[in-house]
Amino acid sequence: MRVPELDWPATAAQARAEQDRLRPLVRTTGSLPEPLRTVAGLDVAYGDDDRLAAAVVVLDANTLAPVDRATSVGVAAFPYVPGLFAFRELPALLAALAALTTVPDVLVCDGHGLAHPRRFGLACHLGVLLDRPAIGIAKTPLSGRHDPPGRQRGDGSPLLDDGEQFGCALRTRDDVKPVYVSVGHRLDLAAACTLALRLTPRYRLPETTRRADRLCRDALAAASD
DNA sequence: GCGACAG
DNA sequence: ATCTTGTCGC
Repeated sequence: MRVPELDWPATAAQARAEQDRLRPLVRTTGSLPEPLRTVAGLDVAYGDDDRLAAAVVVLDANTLAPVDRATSVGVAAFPYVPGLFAFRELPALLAALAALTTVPDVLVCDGHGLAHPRRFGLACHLGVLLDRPAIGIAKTPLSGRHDPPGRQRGDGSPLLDDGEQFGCALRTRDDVKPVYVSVGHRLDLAAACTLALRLTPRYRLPETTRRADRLCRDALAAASD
């Protein structure tokens, strides 16, 4: 798929300014495309000295069978700074997306969307740059507070910041630690949670990120020798 | 000022 | 993220 090429910030201050510039472009409404055909999962694996490999897998939304995939290897574009995570992984992810032969209906990121200190996590950033529906599903919270959700799959508890909900701690398996779902772009939170549950028929983490995780690890290992 | 802090 | 053994449970 076609991806934009952009100049990259050199400092944390520039990166935050870029987030502030793009944040107003986020759209927090929208339901899942009808019909929903494909869903993409994205992830990055790290090696020595900032070497990294990014992977995108595209799954059939109904069967969760893989229909397309792409990887890219390179060097981290930014140090890891909580809240500026996107600047580290985005260039590699965009390179992988550019190698895709299909255009997925929704992008699922391994990280947060609106559940971010400045309301502009990786899923928002990617969604806005590509102007595609996107959501974030993270393994741990970054900002905000929440009560523990009920213990059953499907139970959720709002992620709150100043009494405002900007995400959901969602239980994807009975009696298993919740994941943190938030809107990236062009979808509402209900759609994001519905999709998260569709992607977790068996494990805590969505099939999209599980597949992408394996693929980027393999790509990193293959790039080593 | 002191912790907390996606991956 | 990544470095890592054993161990509990289906």
